[in-house]
Amino acid sequence: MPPVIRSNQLAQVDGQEVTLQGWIYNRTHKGKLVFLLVRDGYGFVQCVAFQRDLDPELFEAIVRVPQESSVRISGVVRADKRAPGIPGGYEIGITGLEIVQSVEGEYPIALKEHGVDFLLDHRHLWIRVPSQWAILRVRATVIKAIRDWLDGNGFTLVDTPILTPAACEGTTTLFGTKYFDEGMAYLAQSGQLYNEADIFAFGKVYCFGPTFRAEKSKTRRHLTEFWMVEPEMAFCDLDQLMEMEEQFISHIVQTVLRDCRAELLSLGRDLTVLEKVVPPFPRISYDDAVKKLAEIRDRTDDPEQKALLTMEWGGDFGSPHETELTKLYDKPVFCYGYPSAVKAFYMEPWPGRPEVSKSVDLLAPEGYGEITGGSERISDPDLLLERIRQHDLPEDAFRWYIDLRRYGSVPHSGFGLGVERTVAWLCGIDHIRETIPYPRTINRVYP
RNA sequence: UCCUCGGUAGCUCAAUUGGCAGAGCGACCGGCUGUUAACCGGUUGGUUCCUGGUUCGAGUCCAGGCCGAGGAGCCA
Repeated sequence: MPPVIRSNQLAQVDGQEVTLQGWIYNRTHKGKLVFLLVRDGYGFVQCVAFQRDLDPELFEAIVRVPQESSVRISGVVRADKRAPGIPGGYEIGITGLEIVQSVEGEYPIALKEHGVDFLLDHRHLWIRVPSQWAILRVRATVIKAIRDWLDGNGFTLVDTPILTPAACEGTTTLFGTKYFDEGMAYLAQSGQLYNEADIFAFGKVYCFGPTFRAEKSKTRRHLTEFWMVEPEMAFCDLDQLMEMEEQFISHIVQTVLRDCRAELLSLGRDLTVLEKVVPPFPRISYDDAVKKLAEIRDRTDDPEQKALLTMEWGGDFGSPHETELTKLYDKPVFCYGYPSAVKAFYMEPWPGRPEVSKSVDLLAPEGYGEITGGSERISDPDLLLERIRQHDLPEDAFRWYIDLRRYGSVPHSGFGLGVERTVAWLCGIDHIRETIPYPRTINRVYP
């Protein structure tokens, strides 16, 4: 058997006889000529067989091999501009075919449009198709870029618990589970409070794992289980946080452009908009954003849009507001200085303006909305205690958290980045359920 | 929780005023030497989401329910 190669390395073995191990994605029979489109996990390759070049039994086997059958194909690699595939441009002239398993019966996913519910019921098979394969390859690259950048810039990975004693922020609805004789435990919605403890031991830390929200959100931007990376830094104020974030995000985007070019192109993504994502990012204060939104609203004729954009200083932005704001820029934009009332209890107040918090969200362009949310944290123990009381949070549960401000308190900041929203933006797809291998939504836990 | 839309063949969808339930794709058979979800001919394919009602007659109208999608709120 000729040496086994990966389909994304075909250019390096042009002219050589190789073996490709994979699955039949599509077959086009033209009579005396057959095209097989083969997946091998690394890409999609066209393999071609001419009847006159092969013995009749082999040719007949190639003609008959059903979709999704597992195969070992040997043949000679050649460049051909007509060859489809990911990345494409090379094809294999078949000299041999070994069928590992021949599929019997109908394969559920046809090469045509399907409904969302049907596809999600068959998610275990859906991930084989080019679009889903490409998206999940981008996801893996995003995660690797995140870890590489943080590991290379002085951050220590410190894992935070998934089973937690209570609501971290006391806001969203959590999934609960009975925890032996200790009452209820809750699936983590954030590792942030633990991160804040960890920076006093390690300086700069991050946690990276699944988080859970039991909110009954039914939109293209929500999952009940999603992945979030949360960096946290000691001796870091809000401005330094934004500087770090733009370096970090730019690294992720440029890494994906470099390592997942074929995947992005196969998804039809416009790469020029991603190439622009380099520091610095534009920054707009909440105050100015509210003014801009009022101007946009005044210019709008659509009464429905007018109603959606209505807001006064003090409210939080909804999805329509974020979309309009991001349309003003061709890069991600920082929006900072939200009213304290709409943000979590632990955020540092703006100097001289206690009604404003040192908070910052990063909004992705093209209407993708909030991909990070962060802030400078309160460093004064008395102020923190005051806020905990104002928010009616159980003081006892936060005793350890207040301790952090009593023993060597420093200005510190951090944020959370939603992996799925980032992948959706980079891939240019409109629903985040496609950016996670097995999405969990309010009415789906299968497969 | 609220608003809007939807549920018909394995899949994607049609079905006029309430009047014989259809097409494409898939599968199967045949044809084709450059296909890109190939194309062409043939064969196969039905609990019209459920329950009740109106009617000579219901996929279609009415009531209730179930399931799904999009959006709002909340958030990443």
